[in-house]
Amino acid sequence: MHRSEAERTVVIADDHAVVRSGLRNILSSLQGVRIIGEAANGLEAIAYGKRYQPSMMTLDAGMPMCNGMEVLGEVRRWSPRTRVCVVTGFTSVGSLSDWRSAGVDGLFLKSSEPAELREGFSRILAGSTYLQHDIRCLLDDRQQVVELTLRERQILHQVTLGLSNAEIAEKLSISPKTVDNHRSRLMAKLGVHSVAQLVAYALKEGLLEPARQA
Amino acid sequence: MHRSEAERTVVIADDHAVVRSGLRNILSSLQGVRIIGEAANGLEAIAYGKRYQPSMMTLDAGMPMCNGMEVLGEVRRWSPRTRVCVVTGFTSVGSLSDWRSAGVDGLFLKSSEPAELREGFSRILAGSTYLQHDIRCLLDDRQQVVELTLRERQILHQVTLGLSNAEIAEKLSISPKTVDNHRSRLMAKLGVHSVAQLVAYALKEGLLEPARQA
DNA sequence: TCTCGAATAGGGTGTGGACCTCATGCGGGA
DNA sequence: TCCCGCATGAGGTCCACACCCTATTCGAGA
Repeated sequence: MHRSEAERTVVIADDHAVVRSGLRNILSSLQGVRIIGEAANGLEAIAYGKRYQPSMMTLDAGMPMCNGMEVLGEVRRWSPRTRVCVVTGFTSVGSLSDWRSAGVDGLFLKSSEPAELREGFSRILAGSTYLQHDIRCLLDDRQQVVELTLRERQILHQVTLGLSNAEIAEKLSISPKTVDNHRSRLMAKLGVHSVAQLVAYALKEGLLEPARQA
Repeated sequence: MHRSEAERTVVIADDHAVVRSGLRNILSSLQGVRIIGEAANGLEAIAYGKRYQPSMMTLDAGMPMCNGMEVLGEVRRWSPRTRVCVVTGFTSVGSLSDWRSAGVDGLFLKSSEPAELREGFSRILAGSTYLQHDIRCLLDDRQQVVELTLRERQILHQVTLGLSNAEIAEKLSISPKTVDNHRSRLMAKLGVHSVAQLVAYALKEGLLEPARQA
């Protein structure tokens, strides 16, 4: 559990083996980095974090079993000194700012050049944080980042699952009329005028799990 | 343009640099393979195919500028001897069977183990085709692969864009009533009962572009 | 030739939901 | 203290659409 100044331990978590291979490639070119594990899903990632307390963990946003945000929470709880950096394919402003406010130490797009990833990873290992250039740009010119309340997010999620107002009402133990009201405010905020647009928006903004069923 | 028996040229096309790095890793471990280019979007991929006529091209399904399916068509046209294999993150039965019927030489999930990718790549380079194990399973137990007609696909796409029946009718120059009918048959086929479910289904099945806006 | 499915179009009915206003209770900040 | 925003709830209106029919045209295949 003790680690020397020279050696930094890293766990790579991503459900795509190809991506893990790429990250391994990039990370192993850094001085003093030793990759001690690869996790293919959220639960494995949590287990590795708990057991090995690595210096750093790279985290994919959309993993099966347990999504990235939950993994972040668990790792923070069980291994608070582990630097967590997220490597995501999603470019939606919503999810990116969610990650930032969740307090990750690094945030990268999968489209980042290896050089930038190397640069970022070594800074994070050195103790500072890193926000990838493209992401900084995206977050900067976030026109009107719509702020949704907790309830509105819940309602939105249920709507994208295809539930009717009545069903959502029952699920959340509130009146169907209240669901209707939240929904109206939601659509007004997002500037959409139909369920279809609402669902399309939610899915594009990554408020739902990415497409997978295997 | 002439290539020896021993040397096989490969172009890697993927918008994620990390994935390219991983694929480069895996491919370069194969005997006699030389990677002659990396494309970060569809147009670059087409250009590489045209110019270098590589032995093989690995293709990402969802690239910006020009999607994988279009790239496949162009590569087939300009470089018919190039073996094309698709490496996709999407696990939806619909898109996978689309790829297969489009006649790609290889089909892999990004979650494939490096060993299986190596195996598949070398078979493809040797002249045969390869369908990754997980994909074969997915396609095998495709319960009732819903067959949609061309018109139904068009309608579905417009619906996911948030257009109303009237708007779709105008766009396709048909009667709103016809749109309604197609839509009803569509929902019956897919076993859904609301716009929300319809849109969710379409997006999950990858009938729309993946989430990106950068 | 006859049949079948796809695409087109219309009739009709009932309901879900988009959008409006109004009201209450609660917690936080000025 | 007052006010504002959030969550809750309810009234009502109106249109889109989900779902039920029938019918015609056309091309493919038995």
